Amino acid sequence: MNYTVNGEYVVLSDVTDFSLPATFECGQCFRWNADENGVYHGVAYGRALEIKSNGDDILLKTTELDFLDVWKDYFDLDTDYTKIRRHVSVNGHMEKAAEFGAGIRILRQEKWEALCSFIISQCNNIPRIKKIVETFCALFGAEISDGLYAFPTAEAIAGLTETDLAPLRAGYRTHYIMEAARAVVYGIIDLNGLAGLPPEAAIKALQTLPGVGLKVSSCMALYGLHHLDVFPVDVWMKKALALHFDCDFDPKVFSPYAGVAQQYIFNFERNNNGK
DNA sequence: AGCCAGGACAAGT
DNA sequence: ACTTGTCATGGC
Repeated sequence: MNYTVNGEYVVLSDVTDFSLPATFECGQCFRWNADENGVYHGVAYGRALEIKSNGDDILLKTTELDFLDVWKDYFDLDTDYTKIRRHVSVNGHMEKAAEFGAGIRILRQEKWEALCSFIISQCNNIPRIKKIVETFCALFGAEISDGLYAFPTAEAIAGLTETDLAPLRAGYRTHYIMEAARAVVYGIIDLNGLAGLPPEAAIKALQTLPGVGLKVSSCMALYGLHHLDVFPVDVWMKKALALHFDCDFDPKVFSPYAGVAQQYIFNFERNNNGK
């Protein structure tokens, strides 16, 4: 992966399989939005970014320092997703799903943000998840620049009450958010330490938190710990698996990229109604 | 209006 | 080991 610095932009000209809409709108993240010009705006690791495409180039409005420090890894630019697409295209349906999802890259999201976001996601729809997450940031995150907020730290949340979180309108998930924040701050769970564990052990540890079951912990492992072989199953995935796969299907056929395969399946099902 | 949403969990078979 | 009811809220 090569880059050049051009004025206020870092320019990627030889990166393959990087579509901004595919990556940002495939359901893995909740804080990136396109403006009327197709420029995506988002925040990660406490830094704001504008990113856009121009022909085959991707332009990031950032410094070289921040690019190397944050965004290069965030966008997983050292991973060859063209190769992964080929690897997971094990049958006709997967060929279609992977082709449709070409350009999706699995972001390396902040661990606490991934955990929190997918706690909020349970039994919820994506537009409302985005709304709750953004309100959460605006109310309790540090303001980076006017109108842009970092994801709230666990420390900032642990000292609050559930009444303080009421404006989120997150319902029964509010209690789970509070408990997760306290577990992090009190050292009951060590999110950074989880990164050194095998995926199954990390998932098991996460499930000791209230309101965190197999699905939420799997999403945290995939999007927050970048375990690309973890295969989260939600209602959309159940529908897709029932429609397009044998009943004895085993996601291990995609190993070590079952999580990426999952993203293609999920994305395809949501956008094509399974056709 | 009513069904459903990137679930988890306890209680009942 | 499976099925069911419940939880809070709003998008479509």
